Amino acid sequence: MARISGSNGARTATAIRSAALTLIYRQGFAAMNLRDLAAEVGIQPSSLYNHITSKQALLFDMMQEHMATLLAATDAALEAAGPALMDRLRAFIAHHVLYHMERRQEVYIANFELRALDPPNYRQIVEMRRNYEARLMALLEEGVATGELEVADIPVTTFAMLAMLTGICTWYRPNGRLEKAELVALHTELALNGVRRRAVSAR
Amino acid sequence: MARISGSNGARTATAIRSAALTLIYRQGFAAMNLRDLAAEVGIQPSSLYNHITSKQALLFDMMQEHMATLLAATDAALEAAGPALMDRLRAFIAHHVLYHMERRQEVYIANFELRALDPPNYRQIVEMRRNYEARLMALLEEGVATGELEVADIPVTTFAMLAMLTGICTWYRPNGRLEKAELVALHTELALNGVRRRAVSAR
DNA sequence: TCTGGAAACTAACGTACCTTCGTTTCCCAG
DNA sequence: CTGGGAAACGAAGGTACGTTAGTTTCCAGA
Repeated sequence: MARISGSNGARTATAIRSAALTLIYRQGFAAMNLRDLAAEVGIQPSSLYNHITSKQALLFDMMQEHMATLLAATDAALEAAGPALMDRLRAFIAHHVLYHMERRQEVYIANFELRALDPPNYRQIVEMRRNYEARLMALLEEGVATGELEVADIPVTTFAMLAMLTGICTWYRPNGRLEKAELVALHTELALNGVRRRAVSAR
Repeated sequence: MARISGSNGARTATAIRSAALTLIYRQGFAAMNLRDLAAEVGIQPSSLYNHITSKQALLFDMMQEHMATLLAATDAALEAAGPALMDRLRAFIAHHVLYHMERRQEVYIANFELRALDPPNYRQIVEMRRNYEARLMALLEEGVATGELEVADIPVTTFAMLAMLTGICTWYRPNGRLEKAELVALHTELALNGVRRRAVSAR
């Protein structure tokens, strides 16, 4: 027995990524081993190396792809929101929450397996993360400049908002009590309440 | 050479906990190995077993101790805050943020190494976590009942608030731009703005 | 139809890991 | 002063891991 009838490189590569996603999400990158991964895909451990160059490279590729997709999708959402600042801010938040529910495994890994990356890979992913955070920070800055927002400290508020919104990928489960749309709406309000300009009588 | 002059059980045990904290925080539990841990403490790997029963038990003990301390400290802070709901809510938030800055390694581990626990240990720590979350949820419920707070969905808001406030332990660094007290104040306002009853003119 | 590369297999290498064992030395209670 | 437990040591067992090597089979393009 050697190459299996009907085997297909692209399909196997996809299956590896998909299985790795589940296993890393569940156990963490360091705790995942290539034997389990291969078994999940239905091939021998050594066959993985027809599709990956190393365990480390697999993680890096997955993270990089995820971050690139997230950045592109975010920019598209911002573009579609039109010119008004509050519309763009809402779009950012809503997109972030929805994306983090629908791809919570990718997101979770990208957030919590950074330390598993080799230094050069680490630097590259962190740079992409910074780009993402910069999108929100720029929106807050703009809102403060126009007076639509009231933000005591822009960097801290950026991190706090992102932490809150990203948190959803740690506890959200499909088939939970609430629909995705409801969770998006709830989080959007919570986030905006933290930065919206308060009417004088409410302070 | 065998038992070292001046060696002391309690001191070594403490040193192990302390070194493990740093190593697990930096690399993750699965990626930390007992050889590195022993080297950090200054003893041989096998000598660790005079103080721990297994690597898994070390993690569990550390987590359990942390959660017990957190629960006790939180209750003390709530007690000291007096009877008024908003005082207790502020006290909870402020205490949470301060605690998460001062013991960010313990907190980070307790939050993100849950999956490294064996099932029975896992259940026990998750139960303690739920107790902690219940403290905040009860405060929000009380505030909604008295009308002091306006919360669209109590469980979701609880999780979102905790995610935001806990997030600080992922990016806070001593000697950063802001003092602890400033960060506490900023986060307290951000969190309260999300749940405080809005004046009519501000809605 | 034929051939080269893609994609799988089996086997194994070398290392690193957690843990156990038996021994040695030190400290302290009686 | 002395005996027993506490706390360290060195050495090694047994396993599991990432990865490489060499081989075999299938598929697609000429």
